[in-house]
Amino acid sequence: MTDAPMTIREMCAAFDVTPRTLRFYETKELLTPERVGQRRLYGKRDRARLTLILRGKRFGLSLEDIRQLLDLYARDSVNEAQMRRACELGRARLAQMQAQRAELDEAIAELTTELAWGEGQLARLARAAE
Amino acid sequence: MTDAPMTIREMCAAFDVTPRTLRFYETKELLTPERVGQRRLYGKRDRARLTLILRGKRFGLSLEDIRQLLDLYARDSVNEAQMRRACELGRARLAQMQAQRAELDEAIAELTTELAWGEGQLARLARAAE
DNA sequence: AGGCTGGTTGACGTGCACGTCAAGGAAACG
DNA sequence: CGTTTCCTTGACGTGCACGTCAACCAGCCT
Repeated sequence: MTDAPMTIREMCAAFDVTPRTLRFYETKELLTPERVGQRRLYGKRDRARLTLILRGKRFGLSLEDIRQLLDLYARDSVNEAQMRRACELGRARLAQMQAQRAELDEAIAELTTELAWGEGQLARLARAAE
Repeated sequence: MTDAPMTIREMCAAFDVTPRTLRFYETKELLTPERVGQRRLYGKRDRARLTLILRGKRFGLSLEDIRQLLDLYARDSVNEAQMRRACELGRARLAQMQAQRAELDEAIAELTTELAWGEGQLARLARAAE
């Protein structure tokens, strides 16, 4: 069952993070696992959120940035003002991501060029060594 | 002349960073401005490097990561082993960037979907309010 | 000479994202 | 029953990327 709740250890293994990290995210209200007695149980929702959190981090977003974005995905924004705000934030972030994508493309192109030059040099050195 | 050296203030204005940042990058050997007396003068090379540094940061790279990459762009790697190492690093980073690009595309698609849903909800609320 | 502006080197402080113990609870095992 | 194992909550420590402040030149202006 992919929707069976997971213990903290299973989460750590599945997502390659430490228990400390998961508890830390909880204090920052990024995750809200159920409790059985004192122990945490992470359900489908929290696993989806953690996926988004880790991806956000790879893009260089701060945890606070991510928290704001998660509100948009939460789709439980009760009142309209809150939802309007989440949408605005989402649009801004989307624009930013598209800009980042353009930059990333440029960086990839440049690095490819440099790499071709570098490997050309290596090839030249190899020939000269004979 | 676009290749005229710039003072630290001009650099700060041009790249929107603080003097502290530029001096900090220098201690980390990311920048190596000339000196006129005690004052720093940033030439074409350092400006190009700073552009790459700031872009790297937007991708979530650490300054140490960036320093390694800059070595590849430096193209003054004197010995072969060093250059071979730089190329390997570059290839690894390139693969990582391409993976990040794929992830970014996915994130953009998801966010677009969520946003459409959110704005649809807002529109529905607006109609219901009439 | 005095003062202002702008730059310089330390040294220490700060916010973020955790890491690393310490002390204790609860459940499971022999 | 005790012990082991896993989890819990603080509390303090750490590395990175700077911010902030102090004290000190070096020109330039008047």
